[in-house]
Amino acid sequence: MVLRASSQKREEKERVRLVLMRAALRLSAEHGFASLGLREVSRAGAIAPTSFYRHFADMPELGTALVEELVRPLLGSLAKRAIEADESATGQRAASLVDGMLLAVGADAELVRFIVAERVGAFASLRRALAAEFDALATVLEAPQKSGARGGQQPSSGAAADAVVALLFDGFARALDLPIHLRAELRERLIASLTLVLEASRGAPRQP
Amino acid sequence: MVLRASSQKREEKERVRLVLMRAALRLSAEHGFASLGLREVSRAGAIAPTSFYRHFADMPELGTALVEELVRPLLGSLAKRAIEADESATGQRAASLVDGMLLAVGADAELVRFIVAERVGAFASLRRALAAEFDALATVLEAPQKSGARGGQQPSSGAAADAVVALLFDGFARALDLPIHLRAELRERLIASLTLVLEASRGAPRQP
DNA sequence: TGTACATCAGTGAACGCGCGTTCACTGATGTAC
DNA sequence: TGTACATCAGTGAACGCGCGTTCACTGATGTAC
Repeated sequence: MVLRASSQKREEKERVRLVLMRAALRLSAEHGFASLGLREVSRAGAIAPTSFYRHFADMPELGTALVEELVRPLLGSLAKRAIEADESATGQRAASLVDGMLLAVGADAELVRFIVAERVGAFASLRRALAAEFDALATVLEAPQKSGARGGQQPSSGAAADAVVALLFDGFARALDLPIHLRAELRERLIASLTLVLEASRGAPRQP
Repeated sequence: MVLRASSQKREEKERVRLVLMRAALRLSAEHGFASLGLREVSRAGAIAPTSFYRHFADMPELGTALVEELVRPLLGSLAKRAIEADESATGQRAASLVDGMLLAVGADAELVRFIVAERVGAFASLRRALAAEFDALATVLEAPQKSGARGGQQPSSGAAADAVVALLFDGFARALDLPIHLRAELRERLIASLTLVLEASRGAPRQP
């Protein structure tokens, strides 16, 4: 009890901060982050509007926190999945990525909706912050897959990595609007598309 | 002059209506359609807020008009391009699609930004209206390319058409945020990705 | 252990402002005869 | 051609409402001695 005495207060503050962030996610899934108000978020988080300022200077700052503290970990776990998947079986690797994506949609649809929407949304600062996170993901997919190998990159691997990321995000968007019983079909289609791209990029380098 | 006497009034109304739609496009490129207000649009269109009601019942109705009267023709011309392109040369077909896309970005960036953003945006009704338009585009890409031919569809062509549309829209989004002198590089990458997908879907059907 | 002081998350009142919407009115244009 | 009436896009005043932000205050918790 005497240990880390000051942490009680700090933990409570952290808890409220997270409540506000989750409230913002939920509400921006409903009508977009750009149209979200400080009073609305505070109300949903069950604090007075004036208390909002104890946690964030304004809504853009909350947006930044969402990207850094919630989006980054989710994309990180997706990247980890991609790296760990068996590189020799492209079909398996594609399935692993798609399943990771569908898992994220099931586990935290609000967060995924936020990512998908704000990636191309109206807040330029948010769009840029998210773009940086996606580029990090593409870079991981592009990198030599066995870190110990000589790692000569194929000429088309950049385009292929971009394509994989694009297809994954399109899949995110489609899955969100799809009733659960139709997701199996989406899964098959996505795996087929990803396999096409991954296999093609593994094949003999094409002459321009 | 005596001919079509009543059309003067009607044409003027149509002109103002279009001014409002363009104003809404421009403003939603700045901070999103969902956060757009009737007064703001009216101000940008240089009419009194109360005059807005002479043209649209509310903002959602204006959104619907944007989709039907501006988005639909643009996607239609893209689809036309895809159909007309030489089907036997996949690289050429991919280039044609990408160039059509970049042309649209250059000609009407505001409209493209609207499409890209609201496709995954917060207004559910707008999202659904746009999704219907995209599905129409995918259907065209999926259809047998020579209308006179026997037209047996390949098993993976559905997935390929979806992938092409996904890659095109990702390209839209990237091109919008790219300075013009970097678009050539994006063009090459996109063509490479699209060619991968198109060529793979033309190849021998793969066993599952 | 007890006491005096510092910190700081949360608060309610108050502010000026822009919003969507209603209403009755204006005046230019179109129509009937 | 002239006259009387209908239509209807555009308007300004007014409304109630929710917004972001400021301010001074409260009271629980943490810290120093």
